[in-house]
Amino acid sequence: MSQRIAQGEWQPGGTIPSEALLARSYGCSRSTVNRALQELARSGVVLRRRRAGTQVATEPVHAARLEIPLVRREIENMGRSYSYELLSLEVCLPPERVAARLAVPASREILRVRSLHSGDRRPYQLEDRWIDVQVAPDALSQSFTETSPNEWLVKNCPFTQGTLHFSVAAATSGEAGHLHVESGDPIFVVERLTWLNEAAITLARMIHPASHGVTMKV
Amino acid sequence: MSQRIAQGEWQPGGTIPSEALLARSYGCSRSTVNRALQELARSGVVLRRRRAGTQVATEPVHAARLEIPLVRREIENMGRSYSYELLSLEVCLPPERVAARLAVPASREILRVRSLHSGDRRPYQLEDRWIDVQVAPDALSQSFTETSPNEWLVKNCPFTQGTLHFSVAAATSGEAGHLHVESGDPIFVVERLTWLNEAAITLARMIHPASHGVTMKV
DNA sequence: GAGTGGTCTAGACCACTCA
DNA sequence: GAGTGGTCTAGACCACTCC
Repeated sequence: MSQRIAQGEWQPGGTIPSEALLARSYGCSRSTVNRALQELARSGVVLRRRRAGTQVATEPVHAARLEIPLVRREIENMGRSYSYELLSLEVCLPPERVAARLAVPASREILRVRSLHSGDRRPYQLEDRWIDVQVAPDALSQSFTETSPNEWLVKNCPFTQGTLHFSVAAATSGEAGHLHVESGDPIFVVERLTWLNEAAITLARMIHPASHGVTMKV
Repeated sequence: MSQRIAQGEWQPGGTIPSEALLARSYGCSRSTVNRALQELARSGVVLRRRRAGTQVATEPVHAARLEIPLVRREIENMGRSYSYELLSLEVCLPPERVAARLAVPASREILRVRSLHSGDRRPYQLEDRWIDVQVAPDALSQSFTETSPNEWLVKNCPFTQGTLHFSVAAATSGEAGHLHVESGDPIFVVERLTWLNEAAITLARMIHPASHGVTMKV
């Protein structure tokens, strides 16, 4: 309905009519106008403030959306057959960097799980994950030999917020071996941090060969 | 309100009560329940189908959100001073790969703009952009010496959909020179394709030094 | 104080889809 | 056919913020 608004009918920076006026001129109810304008506000086309009204954004901040399936599904959706291998599992003291990201004392023992996800037997993702067993105690009873930590956590640990960070690095020799690339080759790094309210559940560093990419819709 | 729903009150795969029942048990109106459940559905916690009801997702597909400001704002938000340099501007026939991505005949002339965005004089992003001037004819009258194509497009070309693709590559010698890295070093690649209805407006390849990353909220 | 958007209620009709 | 969610209307009250 209000797509025309953004395409020039009103000037960037200008204030558009109030919900009540729009409702009358479009011949619909205020709720409908409200929903439409809230959608535009969420997509960054428009800024809304009480009393000040609704303004067309001068610098629209667009937002992109990324769907995050299970690694297994990601691979299966590419038409490849999924396989999973547990590399190591231990309870140990985290290095400083990890303790800091999880916001736990460095003296707390954390579960560390390293594993490899492959498609058609070719390495797809190397996962190095830390799980705070004080927040997710059930993780201790898992062997992670058949089900990956990724899959177990998604299905068993609801979370309230999380962050995802993409970056680039050069493969270390250990990483290169697992991913079947050369040491020093560029790799795609995904770091995932997940929280349940105020407590961090898990921190994962997941790396891919350079052929990997991530596509989002805007 | 319905946050408890996802935290175990109902089993994954199970069907939860209908909107009407929930409204009565929570003592609120059906519209309110509807809005709450639609939010849960958008975030992947719940699946909804008419007649079939609302089910708790067994494999929640979470969605992450990324805000995309102007490159200039990105740099300024880091507390660095922004500078911009136009490297080249020409109208030419696109290579096959570009024509295919833009879905235009290879015989159509396209505007190509190469530019560099820096923060505190250190290279931040090298931008190689193709603009279809049949879709955005005003672009032809721009010199792009002061305002970057990124900024001009965001402020002047509304679009209906777009994609964003992140990947990794090794810097070519030309790229390495502009970004002040070594040839072969890993670089962070962002490819952006933007559409106005059925016509592609612009395709951009934007590369960053390896220190760069992208953070999203889940 | 007055006007804006945020959010709720109560009620309605429809589209879909399962039995 | 019946029950579900999708979406709309009309009206209300409130929080905020500018004047």
